[in-house]
Amino acid sequence: MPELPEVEVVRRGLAEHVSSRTIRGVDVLHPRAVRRQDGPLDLALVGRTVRCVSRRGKYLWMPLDDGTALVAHLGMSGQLLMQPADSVDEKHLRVRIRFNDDGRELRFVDQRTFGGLMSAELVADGLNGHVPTDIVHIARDPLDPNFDDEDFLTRLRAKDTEIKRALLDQSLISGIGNIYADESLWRSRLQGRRATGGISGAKARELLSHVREVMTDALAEGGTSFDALYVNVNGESGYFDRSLDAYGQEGEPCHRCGSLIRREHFMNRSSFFCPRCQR
DNA sequence: GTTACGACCTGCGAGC
DNA sequence: TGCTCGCAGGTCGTAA
Repeated sequence: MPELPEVEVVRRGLAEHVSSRTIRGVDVLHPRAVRRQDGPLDLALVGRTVRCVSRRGKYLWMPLDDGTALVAHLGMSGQLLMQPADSVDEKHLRVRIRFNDDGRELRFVDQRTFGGLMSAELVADGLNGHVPTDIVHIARDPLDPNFDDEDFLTRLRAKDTEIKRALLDQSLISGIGNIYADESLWRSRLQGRRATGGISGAKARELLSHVREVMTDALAEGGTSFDALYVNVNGESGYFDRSLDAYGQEGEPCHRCGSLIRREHFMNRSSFFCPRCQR
């Protein structure tokens, strides 16, 4: 499932392949793959040149030479692949973007169609240049050099909710999904159901530190891949799934205390935690 | 304004 | 063998 580290791996790969290239054609093969789009996607993109590739949380965008951007979200199973034009179409190919130089084309492949592409205007966003209008509500992610730790800690503790819900709230802190929420909570010895208001400032700070740590570790290993659903732009998997301490470890001994990792349903998904050291 | 929850979607594996 | 059902989970809209 693409979370911040996986999306960052994709961003780096894309930046190598699409920067300074001009879009020649766009084929939309599935209507759900284009989101919140007023007109046809090809009208917005054809003839435009990609400047670079940016990211906030789990959103990617490619600023174009007319002040707009091509925005992408991978959802649960989305992939952005650079493929030779003559290679066989993937089973779940949703959008194909061709370039003037006839080199590798960009393909958006998405089995579960939770992801999508759109074009959007860019608007000024304080310290960090510009962001697409459709994602101004997304908070900065913890690897963003302009992330405001103190503001996050204040807003986190002011919330009236559970700590895991808060970590998954992309308007509070972006980029964290179910896997890295569970891993960060395990490292912090915190139970996801604890109330945000009951956590000390020091503990909240420690949690933020573990969020950064687990994401940096995952990034170093190319992200987490449980199956073929997450790959980089060259179709290669990451290896962080081998380093997970909590997520997906139900029934396995906790790497810290030996108690068996437990799973429970939480927010229409699963939570994994150690019942002894995550009180 | 804030929080909680259901819907969306497809492939896979388990159970019958 | 074939069918049904549950599960995976990020985001958005809606209800409270």
